[in-house]
Amino acid sequence: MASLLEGQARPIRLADIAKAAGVSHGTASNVFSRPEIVRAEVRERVKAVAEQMGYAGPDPKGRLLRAGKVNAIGVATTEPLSYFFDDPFARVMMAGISEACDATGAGIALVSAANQEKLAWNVQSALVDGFILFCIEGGSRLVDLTRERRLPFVALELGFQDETVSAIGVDNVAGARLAARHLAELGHRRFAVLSLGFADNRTGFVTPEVVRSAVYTGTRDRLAGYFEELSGFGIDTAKIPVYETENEEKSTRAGLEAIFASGQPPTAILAMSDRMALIAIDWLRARGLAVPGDVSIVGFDGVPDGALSTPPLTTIAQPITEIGRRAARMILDHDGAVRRETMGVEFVVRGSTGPAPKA
Amino acid sequence: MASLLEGQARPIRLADIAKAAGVSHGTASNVFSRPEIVRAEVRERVKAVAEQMGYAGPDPKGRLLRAGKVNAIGVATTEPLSYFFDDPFARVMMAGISEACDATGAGIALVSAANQEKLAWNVQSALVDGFILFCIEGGSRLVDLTRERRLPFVALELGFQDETVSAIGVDNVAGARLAARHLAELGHRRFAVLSLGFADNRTGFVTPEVVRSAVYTGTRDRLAGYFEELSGFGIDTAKIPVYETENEEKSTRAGLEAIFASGQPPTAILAMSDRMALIAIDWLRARGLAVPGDVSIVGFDGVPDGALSTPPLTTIAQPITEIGRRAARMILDHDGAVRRETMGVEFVVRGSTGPAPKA
DNA sequence: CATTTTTGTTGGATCGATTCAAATTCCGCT
DNA sequence: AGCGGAATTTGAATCGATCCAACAAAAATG
Repeated sequence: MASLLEGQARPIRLADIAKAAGVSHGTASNVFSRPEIVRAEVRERVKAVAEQMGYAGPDPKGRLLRAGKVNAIGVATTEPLSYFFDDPFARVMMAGISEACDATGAGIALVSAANQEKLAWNVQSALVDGFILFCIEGGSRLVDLTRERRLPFVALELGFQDETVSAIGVDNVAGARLAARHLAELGHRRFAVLSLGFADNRTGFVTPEVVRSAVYTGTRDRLAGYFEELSGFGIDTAKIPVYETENEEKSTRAGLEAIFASGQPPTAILAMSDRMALIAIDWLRARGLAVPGDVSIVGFDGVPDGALSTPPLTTIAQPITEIGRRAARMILDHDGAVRRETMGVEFVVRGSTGPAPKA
Repeated sequence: MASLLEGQARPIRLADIAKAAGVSHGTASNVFSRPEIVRAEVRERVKAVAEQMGYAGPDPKGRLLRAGKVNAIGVATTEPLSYFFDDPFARVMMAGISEACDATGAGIALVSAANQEKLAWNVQSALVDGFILFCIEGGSRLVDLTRERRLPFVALELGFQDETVSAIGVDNVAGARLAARHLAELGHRRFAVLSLGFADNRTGFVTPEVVRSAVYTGTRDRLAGYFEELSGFGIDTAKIPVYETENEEKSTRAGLEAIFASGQPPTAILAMSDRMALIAIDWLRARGLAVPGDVSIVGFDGVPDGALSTPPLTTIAQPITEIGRRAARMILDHDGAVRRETMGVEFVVRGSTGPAPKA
């Protein structure tokens, strides 16, 4: 009878092997996980039986529950999954994370979701030992969701108000000052800022009120850096248009349209991301404006694409790969402490900035 | 006493909540997984207790074992993890896979390993419902390893001898013929081939013997396609140098050196990947040879970078994203059958090919 | 030969949930 | 009050392994 059922779809379990080989499940387990402690003869017999019965090896699902550790880290974002492979910033970051994971043999699980409920479910059911959060649009919700899992997690590249969450970011103020100073020293006096989000789901010109109530303090800090430095040059920062985008094509172009609609177009653009800066370069060229002849642009991030554009982009480079590595290690050797690291930035002068045009 | 131990690190389990709320495990479980079937009053009480005790929600590790399904697909390669974020071909493929996964809410687990033992371990312990295999260097070993898991899997972009493994690839012969015909029609008569691997760990000029014993029949088919077509133009294919590389910079450059060392350099290069073709363009320019003035090049793959190079690359484009989507769906709606799909290719003429130079 | 050590093996407990048949409670109705 | 059926709740079984204390057998020691 039993033999009639053997062809069944039901996968073979370790216990089946043990019974068939006439050993206890303990021993059978040892054959696979610590073969050296079981007598050679027994070991071979069990292995033979396993082979013959078509045993797939200890099922990680079972092992997992016992071991408690998954040996994988989750990387989450509110963007669709393809974000990890499309976005240049994300890619460099992932390279750093990959490096640290490769070194310790940990895996990477990508978590994301088209819609809110799915995001929640995906975060709740991800099989990981901890999370690295890409806090872009919707970052605060992602942080809340993740916190519920009570697993270690690190937020990337944001100044999050909340000092109770671990985070790695860069010195936004210092970076922004570098960018602003460079342009001011080149003689620029009319500026515009292409800004990242201050809060979720907003775009358009930014008011002091928006800045004051910023959720993303990283954005606020960059703006503060720009303004502090420019003030030092006697520039009236209150007059500088600051347009908040979603860091993608559509809203950035809308921002440029709005900025250049005025009678006194800027000669210098401070972009809070290379992405926006690159989009701006394209937009300006299409409009017949020379970069840096008519308008100079400084980006922020230091993604590799910046070096390839024409003209190549002057930017504030974050140590993206290193941030990724550290974030991964923070999760991998988590010790329960909340850590907030601030990395330095590097100023990379390339071709998108030049002297202010003689008015 | 008990209260003294409560601050313990030990995470709270569903059973703890059940006990504290005075309900059975079953009911406690239902509160989280099917809240609608438990009486509102009880539900709220349990939720309150959970909240108050700091319960993280049902642990996916536990659920997993019971449910059996992970709801994630593993993507494996023998390259380091960063391959998924660096390599243009992989990135486009991942975008397709991501799309299918996003649509069904499945996650993606990246599997890879620096060395052989780790690869084995990672494949064996990956928590996934199935695998998509990037079969590049070392693909056959990866297939063997994966087969042992007895999970559904699909091999990508290779003609694998073994008809028992599911695979998705393109019509290599047809694609190669298109490329060869294009060049022959432009008047080219002296060719060289930059080839992908025929077997693992080989580089250098290829002999008929190597071709005959090819492990990667995809490579063999492309070569066959090139040769069939060229023969039709009365070209002696036996004289065409075929250099096998590892599809990266070093060996490709070595191949070019070797190919151009002869007295009769080719006027046309058939590259079996865009990667090699792009490297060749750089190499030729650095050598002072004009593309396509002195040498024409046709790639294979159709990665986005090809459109951006100078000159833009003429190539045989695979429907990479679509392949990724299908591969993911094959795993997601796996029905136990072995499927082998062959997709069509598209010939994309850009700027890297031109008429043969007048000798 | 008796006594310790060493080496291997056993089987129960555990990891953290879900499931389901059976038991119980609740309600409306005659 | 009594009854049937719907709505809830219970508790044991299960998922597939690993761990470990206890035991047994073999080898080394006195």
